Amino acid sequence: MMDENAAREAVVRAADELFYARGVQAVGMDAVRTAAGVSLKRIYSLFASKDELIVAVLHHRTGVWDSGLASASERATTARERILAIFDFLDAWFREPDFRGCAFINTHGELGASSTAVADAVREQKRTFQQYVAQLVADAGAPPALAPQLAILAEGAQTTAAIAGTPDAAHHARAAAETLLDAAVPARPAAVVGS
Amino acid sequence: MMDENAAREAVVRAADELFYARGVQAVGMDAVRTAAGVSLKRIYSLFASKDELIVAVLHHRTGVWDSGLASASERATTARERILAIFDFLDAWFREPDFRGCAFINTHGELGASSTAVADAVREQKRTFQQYVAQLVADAGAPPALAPQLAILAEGAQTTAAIAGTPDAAHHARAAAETLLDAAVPARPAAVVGS
DNA sequence: TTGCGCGGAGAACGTTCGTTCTCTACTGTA
DNA sequence: TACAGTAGAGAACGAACGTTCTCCGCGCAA
Repeated sequence: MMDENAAREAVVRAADELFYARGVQAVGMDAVRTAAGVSLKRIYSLFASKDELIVAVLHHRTGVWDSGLASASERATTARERILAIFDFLDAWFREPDFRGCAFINTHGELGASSTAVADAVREQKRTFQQYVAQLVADAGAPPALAPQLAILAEGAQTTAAIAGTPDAAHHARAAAETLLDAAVPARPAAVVGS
Repeated sequence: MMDENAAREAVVRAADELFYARGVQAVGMDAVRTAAGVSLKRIYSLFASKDELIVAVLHHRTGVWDSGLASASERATTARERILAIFDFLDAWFREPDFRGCAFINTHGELGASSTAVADAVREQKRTFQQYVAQLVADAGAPPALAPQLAILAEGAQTTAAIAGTPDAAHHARAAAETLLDAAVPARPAAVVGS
């Protein structure tokens, strides 16, 4: 039998995929059971309710997003490059065949009005991303006001790509980010990250 | 008794408010009936199904959005001012107490995966907005590539404001739009709209 | 007045879903 | 072998929902 951690992870991963592909409310716990290979009894011993599972899925997605972003910026050496790497990361994501927009935005639109736990988890993820951008902006020597502008570009690219069904928005957002960076950063070599 | 058009409008308006406030799937047809003051029998004689009502609500919202945007840009005399008026319009909207993000984005996240009619209606609305922006960009004498960048800013501001629960994003997006405009438009007086 | 058709109120129906319960099989121990 | 405990499969339960149906009252034509 699976130990508790393995069962927990199997359930969260299966629920994540199903929720993302079809929407949370369109997926029954039976479908999660089948996909995860974990009995309903066990699922309900690991999570008190579907709501709790939803929050666990959002936390799991936060980790996936953070590590994806981190690995996408690994090759970048300057803060400016790291900022632009965000949009390259988005571009690659938008091209995945099962891309269906940002799971946090989707889930917030679906359940944010009725579940404060969901709204909180989504808000927390976005706040973390904004802080990540703010750090890069500071590293680049740009004024702090640039950070929310870049974050808004990233958010807008995600919804635009999801609705249009094309990855173009990543390219447009990246071009806008470059313009904003050029306008914000004093005209001298960008600072190296961490310097 | 209400004539057909009045009943239709009462149902669509009531459904619009309820769907926007709570999410589509969280609202039963009984609640629409009560809010609209139109019997279920009548509702189903006007709309073949809830899906059809949802699409009608989205079309109604498109009209509301378009006219709101048009009246917000009435006082603007130049294309640049009209572009920035978009973000002032967003700012005013974000400050409304019952603001809960863009209904199109929310509905797409909730039902876009299962209903192509919903996905189509949402895509159509976004396409119309992008064309509106593209026209203003052309009027301003800026290169066409600026238009999708401004549209992405507007989309990102809507989701950011909805999730954060604050109207700040409108201000940030407006500032970014100004920077992009300054960088894109040749340094001479902007053309007057329609000239 | 009588009959007719339309529409309102809401009960009813069938389905789906979240959650719990029952039954059975299996594992490890004495 | 007998037994206790655990977990899986899925039936069962109660609620909610989309949709339809029934019953009743009203307005109107003759």
